[in-house]
Amino acid sequence: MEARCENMVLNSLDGHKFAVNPHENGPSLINEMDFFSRNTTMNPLTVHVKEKQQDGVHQELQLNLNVGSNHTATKRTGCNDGSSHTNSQSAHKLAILQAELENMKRENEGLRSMVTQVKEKYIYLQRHIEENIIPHENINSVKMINAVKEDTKQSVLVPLEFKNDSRVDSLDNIDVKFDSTKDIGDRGAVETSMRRARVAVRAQSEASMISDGCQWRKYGQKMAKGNPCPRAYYRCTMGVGCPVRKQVQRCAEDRTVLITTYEGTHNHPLPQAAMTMASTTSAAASMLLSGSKSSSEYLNRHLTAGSMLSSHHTHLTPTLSATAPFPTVTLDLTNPRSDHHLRQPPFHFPFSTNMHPNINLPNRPLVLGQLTSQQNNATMYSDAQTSDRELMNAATAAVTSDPHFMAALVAAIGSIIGNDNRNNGGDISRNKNDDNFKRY
DNA sequence: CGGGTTTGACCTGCGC
DNA sequence: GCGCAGGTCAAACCCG
Repeated sequence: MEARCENMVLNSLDGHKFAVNPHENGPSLINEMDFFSRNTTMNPLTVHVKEKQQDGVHQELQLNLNVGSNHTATKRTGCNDGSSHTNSQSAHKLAILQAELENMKRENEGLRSMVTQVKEKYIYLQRHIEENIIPHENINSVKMINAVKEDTKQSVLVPLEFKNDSRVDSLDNIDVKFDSTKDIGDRGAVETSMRRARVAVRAQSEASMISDGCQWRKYGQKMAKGNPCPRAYYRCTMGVGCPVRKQVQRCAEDRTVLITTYEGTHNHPLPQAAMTMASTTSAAASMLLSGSKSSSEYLNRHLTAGSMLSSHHTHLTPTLSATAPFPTVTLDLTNPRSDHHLRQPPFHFPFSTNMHPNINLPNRPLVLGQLTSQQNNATMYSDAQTSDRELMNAATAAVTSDPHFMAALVAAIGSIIGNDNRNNGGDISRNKNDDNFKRY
């Protein structure tokens, strides 16, 4: 007769019991092992062993084990007799249990070590974001504000999204700090430009509108020049007086591509499904807040991470359009991955020269890759040769370095899958597809 | 009947 | 100043 440790019921740290082998009729049964009991009235480790021997006599064995000091003690209760045979059996059983205990102890140590490492990495990342990412964005905001004050004739591109963002407070503080006179005209120009910052999403869809979790009301439709497809104007109706608007238009070159352009910030609580898209617009608009170097790095990071979406036969291509009358960030969900690695990234910067020292001609459309030096090109094209693991690392780095981008990815993927669902039928202008988003 | 859509008129900014 | 294009308004209409 031997103890069958696979019959053990293990109590995990969170209180779950794992019945490894539910055999009831074995020669012996170990009822329960609670290695992680937090009951302070008990010994650090208590093992109850119940035996049912051939003669039907029950035998209980309770092991009180001190894991930390390797001390073990046995206490026999209800023992039928004191024969040496039974003692040797118990000793053998005890040895087996001790071996199992040692294994679990080592496993536990390993798990603790992993938890400690994860904690350390979390603290490191959190510190890294606090010390590097957030201050960096604030510095870029300061540069933009100063650029506004130096040249009010140039358009200023501060998205409205940040008026309600936590960083707006710091923006306002920066304004006060650097210009106590608070030039009303400049502020008006800034606010006007903020209102005009837009985020466009290109996605292939047969439906008339992509689902984004918000309620929209159509208030106009126009024929735009150079596009036989009409442009529809929508206003958010989820909140009273919500300033958010969006335009929906099919691409002239490819009628299957739907271009949705968002403008403004919601002034009301959003459902989770709508939060993803709202975060997307915020994240994309934050690119406009970044300086030239950081923007290129930001966008390149997004490109690299976006290529991870190739499994969905698509990828993110953030684009800053110079042809649009207002600064517009475009998230392109339509281009195949192979194309991405072959072509120059279509980043255009309509920004004024004082914001981007590398740009010498104001209002001239420039490909971002041209102005971000060989460094970024090298980074971009070396990415094409990196392994999947490196891509994954890059994507992870991009996500962890900017919480907005994570939301952008979620929204983009949700948008893609939402389109698929919608193509199977459904009203896209309502919240009926919210559940589709919530799954992600 | 209330809410959403349609559509022509109107407003605004910009380039010439 | 004029014309053009983008954007918005609001009355009429539609629909559940």
